[in-house]
Amino acid sequence: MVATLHDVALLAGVSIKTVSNVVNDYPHVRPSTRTKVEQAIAELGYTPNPTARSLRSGRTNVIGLAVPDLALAYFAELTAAVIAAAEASGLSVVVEQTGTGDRAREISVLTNARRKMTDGLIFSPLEMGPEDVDHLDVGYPLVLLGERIFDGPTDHVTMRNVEAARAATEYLIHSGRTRIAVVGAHEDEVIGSSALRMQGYREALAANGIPFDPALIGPSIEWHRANGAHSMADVIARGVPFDAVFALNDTLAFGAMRALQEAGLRIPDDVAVMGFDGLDEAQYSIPSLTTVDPGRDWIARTAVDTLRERVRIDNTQPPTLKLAEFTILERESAPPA
Amino acid sequence: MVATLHDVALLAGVSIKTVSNVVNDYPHVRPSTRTKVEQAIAELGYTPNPTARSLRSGRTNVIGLAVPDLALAYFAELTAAVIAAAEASGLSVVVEQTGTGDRAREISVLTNARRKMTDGLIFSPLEMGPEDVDHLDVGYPLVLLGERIFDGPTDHVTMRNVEAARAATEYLIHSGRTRIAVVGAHEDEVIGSSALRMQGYREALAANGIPFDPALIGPSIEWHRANGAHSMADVIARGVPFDAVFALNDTLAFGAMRALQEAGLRIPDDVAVMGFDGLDEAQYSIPSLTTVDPGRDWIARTAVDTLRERVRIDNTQPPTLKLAEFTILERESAPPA
DNA sequence: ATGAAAGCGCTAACAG
DNA sequence: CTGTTAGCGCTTTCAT
Repeated sequence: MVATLHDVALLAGVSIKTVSNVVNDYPHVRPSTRTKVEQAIAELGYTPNPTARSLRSGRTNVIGLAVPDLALAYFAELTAAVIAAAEASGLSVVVEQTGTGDRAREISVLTNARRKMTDGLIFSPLEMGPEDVDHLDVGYPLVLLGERIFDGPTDHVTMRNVEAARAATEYLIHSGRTRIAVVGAHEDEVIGSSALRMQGYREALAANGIPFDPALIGPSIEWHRANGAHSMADVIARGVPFDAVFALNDTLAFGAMRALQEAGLRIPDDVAVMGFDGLDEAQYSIPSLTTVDPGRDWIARTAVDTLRERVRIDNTQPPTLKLAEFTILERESAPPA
Repeated sequence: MVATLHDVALLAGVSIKTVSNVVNDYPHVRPSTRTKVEQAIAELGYTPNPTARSLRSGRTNVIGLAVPDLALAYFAELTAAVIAAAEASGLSVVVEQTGTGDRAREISVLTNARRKMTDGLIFSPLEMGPEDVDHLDVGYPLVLLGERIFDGPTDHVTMRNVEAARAATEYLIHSGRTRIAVVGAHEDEVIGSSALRMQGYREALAANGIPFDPALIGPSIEWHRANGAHSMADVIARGVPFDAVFALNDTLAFGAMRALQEAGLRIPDDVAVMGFDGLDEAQYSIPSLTTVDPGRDWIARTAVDTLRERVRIDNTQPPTLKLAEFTILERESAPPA
């Protein structure tokens, strides 16, 4: 019922190989032949069967993307960007969710049945750590995202967390703020986003001769909006003066702004607020949120391109680490100096 | 290098057909044979090649999901739910984004190349309308979501917009509010979420003898957070008294709460706020948002199950319309009576 | 209950 | 520049 290469070849009066050559833009085809074939293709409404193509070629043109949960805004937007980048390369994306707080599930995504139907995987874990590095030694192209594991056996695309957090903090300092609270800190954690962003914060303070004050640090393991509010409220309750807040992500910042407002503090007059992630929604909050775009779109594009290279060329090059450039999006919650 | 059915058959000393029978849980296999084969499978670490399976069987066990944009919270959470439901059925999901405000792109997703590699499509358009109903007459299993097109040629799974909006409004009325503003209205629109939810709102007023007051209606085409704030600010600026707000979705409600707060109005003491969508984030706002869960998870599960039926059984039954039950999630922004 | 053989639609070698 | 052939790994008749 649906046309095949064979049908086209018959109608065009050529061999099936010639049709294949036309379809795949093989250069050495006589123009007249090409036209003839293209007419037959149009007449029959032929489109290649991707399954047959995959079986024969060993490639599916489908990639996997594994993220914790699409209900987390950052991962939703990252996924949106990966899908857009993949589509631009003619790839389809099968999205998988590993859940939050489930290390075993993250590890299992590396070897589940879907790996046999994708050419490669872009993987953003939130629970695995350096001790799991061996699990990344899989037999297919894998691009790692995030800041849980460095120096693994695979390509790694991520953001400049320390530098970006330092720049964000210095942005606040340069706009005249000296007492900068933090919201969302993971105490005693040494790997992951929180630890790296805290390091950038401390570097900025040190470089500008501002003492680090533990009373300004609001902890929170989870990074929902309510956590931002509570973490901020904690700092406020301590009664220490502060004139700015660095929220370790935008969702926390939304909550922190709510808590500040509740406490009668004006943004940015009394307290400037800086977020991190560059979420779309950050431009629509009131006041709009000054935040760090860590280069999400670049990360998505680069992850897709890196994966494509590994799929196309053979997968024997040494692993690479690619770091996105960041941008501070200057908005109302923290005006520039 | 990677084991095939053939390898397993050789090792187990049976034919390839028998191995296939074991792998596919075909019932009539002698227990001793089954054991032998299973051992061989384990020894070789055999897993079926999904591409070959698809080529032969004509099914891929992959479904498509087309939504406007994952950066819109409702669609991110819907996608999360669809992926979870599909996984529970052993299906993979290829996610596609049609963008916002691009009717042609929505139409094109129905016929693009990906349709040849999926068993069916779950499709949630935002721009297509009743005039596009013929485009839905595709040759593969298609499940329509949303409220742009009714009475089309395909299965349709959606929410009870009118009833849910009416119940939400009556919830406010029963808690003692009589001057209920609306945020996010699409003026003069007759199809789509806004029109249906407005209808529910008007029905609730009428049923309770409350006159409809146009001065309470805040219009907004887009439904970002800032729109909710502006739409709310419009109503406030008119100087008409009101004691509740029905935001036509949760994102608008977040913005509306911000505008209320800015105007010095307390939630819920001065003004109760009701949202719509049941977003995860609605439980983390401050105050937490009372909202209508329109049955998002049920919609996702039902869409997947409906699609599976169409794929499994032949696709000749008349189209069905399936409507989710809704729930009002009682939180701080609008306490119950 | 199991085996033999055909072939899904395509691409890759190799001829010519 | 184009045709022939083989076969990717599996499921599906059809036999037995």
